[in-house]
Amino acid sequence: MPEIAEVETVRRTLKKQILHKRIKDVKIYYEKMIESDIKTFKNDLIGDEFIDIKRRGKWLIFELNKHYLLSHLRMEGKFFLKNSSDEVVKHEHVIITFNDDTDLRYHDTRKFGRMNLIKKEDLEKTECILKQGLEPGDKNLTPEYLLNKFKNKKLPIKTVLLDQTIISGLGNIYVNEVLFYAKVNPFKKASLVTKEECLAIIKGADEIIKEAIEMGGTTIKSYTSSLGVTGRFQQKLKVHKREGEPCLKCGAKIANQKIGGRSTYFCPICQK
DNA sequence: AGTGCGACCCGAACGC
DNA sequence: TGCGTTCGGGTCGCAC
Repeated sequence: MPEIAEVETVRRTLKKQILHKRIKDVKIYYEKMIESDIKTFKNDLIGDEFIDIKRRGKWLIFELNKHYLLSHLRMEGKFFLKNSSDEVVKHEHVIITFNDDTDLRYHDTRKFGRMNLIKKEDLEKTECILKQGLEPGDKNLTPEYLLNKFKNKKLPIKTVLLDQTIISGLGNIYVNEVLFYAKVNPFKKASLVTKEECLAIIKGADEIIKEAIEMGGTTIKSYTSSLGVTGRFQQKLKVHKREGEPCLKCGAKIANQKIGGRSTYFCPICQK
């Protein structure tokens, strides 16, 4: 499940391996994952090259000479580098072949990921990019910014932190971890969250994501073959998936309740 | 406008 | 053993 840390790791890893190789062919085995016109998608990629890879929230932005290829991994999307002669395996939906007979292959068990090819000048008006809120670590992400965004929200803070238009990049796992770090009850209405709690949320998001990126960077070895790319950051999780286990701060049993249909793990004592 | 929820997917985990 | 059922993840789109 790629969270932002894995998206960032993928970005850094691929950047070392695919830049400036001419694209020779593009094959699409699952058309629904391409949001733009399929024919144009292929035609515009073939003959071009990737010159940089950027990221905005959980979106990967592959820069070409005249276009950007936007890619969202959702839950299970992965990129692999393989030789063009390698057999195409199940769940490989998009294959980009370079002129040195290597492939960039997009693999997605659940077919939730999406790709979109846009003209460069359209990046800032592309909705999925436009809508992204501030990234953890951005100096503009202040308690005042959050208080302003939260003030009319009756929804639980848990739900609001998953809203990518406010803070971009937090998924279910990190929101659970961030709220534990900040000692905030996930059911608390966002409009009631205090300035001090906002500060703790900002600090927690920054620290947790930074650490996860470091772990991801040391864990993901290769995209050429094996699917085993699980990050070591899982060992660092303090509440997520720890239902019934003792809280690492107070020893109380970690609870798991649904909020907005999503599993929410928290310590009922530390997060009153 | 803000909110709630099903749909999209399919493998793993679970219940019988 | 082998069925059927439930769950999980992020995001969108529709209904209220």
